[in-house]
Amino acid sequence: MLDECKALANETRLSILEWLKDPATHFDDRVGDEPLGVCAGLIQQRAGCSASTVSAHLAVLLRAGFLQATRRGQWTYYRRDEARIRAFAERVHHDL
Amino acid sequence: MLDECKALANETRLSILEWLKDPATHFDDRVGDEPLGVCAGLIQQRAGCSASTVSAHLAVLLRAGFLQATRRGQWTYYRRDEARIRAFAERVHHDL
DNA sequence: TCGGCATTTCGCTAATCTCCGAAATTACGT
DNA sequence: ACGTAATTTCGGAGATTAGCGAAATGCCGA
Repeated sequence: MLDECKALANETRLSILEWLKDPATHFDDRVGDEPLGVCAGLIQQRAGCSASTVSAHLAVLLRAGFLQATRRGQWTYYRRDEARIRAFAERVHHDL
Repeated sequence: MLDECKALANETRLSILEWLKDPATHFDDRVGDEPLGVCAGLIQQRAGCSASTVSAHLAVLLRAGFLQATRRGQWTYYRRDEARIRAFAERVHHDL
């Protein structure tokens, strides 16, 4: 619970989770039908901060369990882990 | 959403919210039937940190909307704002 | 009115977080 | 094998947060 809340306690990270709910509308290129998710570079571009900063944010969300990542060649694709996000929401509802 | 998550991103504050779910079992004295809540002093005692630190934590939870406070004489009683906590849980469920 | 108690506010230090650029890593194409 | 591109890791600067004790505030009883 603590780690999850810490992961959500940042504007940029909240935005990333939001964008990944519907990649088609939030990322210029047509990546909406990409089941693997969105690659780090596009997220960085959208977030408007450095690659290293975005990488750190993605790592936090990953460790908290909100994201899944797939390395495909030189790209790493990120997508929401809907099951674990829902599980967290349930936990907030029952434990908080 | 951001402010709420920031408020929850701290061990002590999460504990305080937990304790206030059932004051009778978490605070020695018989304050379980006190509708006004638990006074700051008891919370400080339970948290094991200084009065000023606990006061700051309570202020954060109050500003985030998770607590309500009532000043009664020289004591300030704190209790959970269940409606707003539930509303936050709903928002997590729908927006996250 | 005065002294004492509960709480908050004020300064300050230590720890944590955020962000960056440089360097390292990994993969691709030639 | 070499050069380039995507991403991560490293090291450090600046901002935010957590914690404390001292001082201030508000309230009560003598």
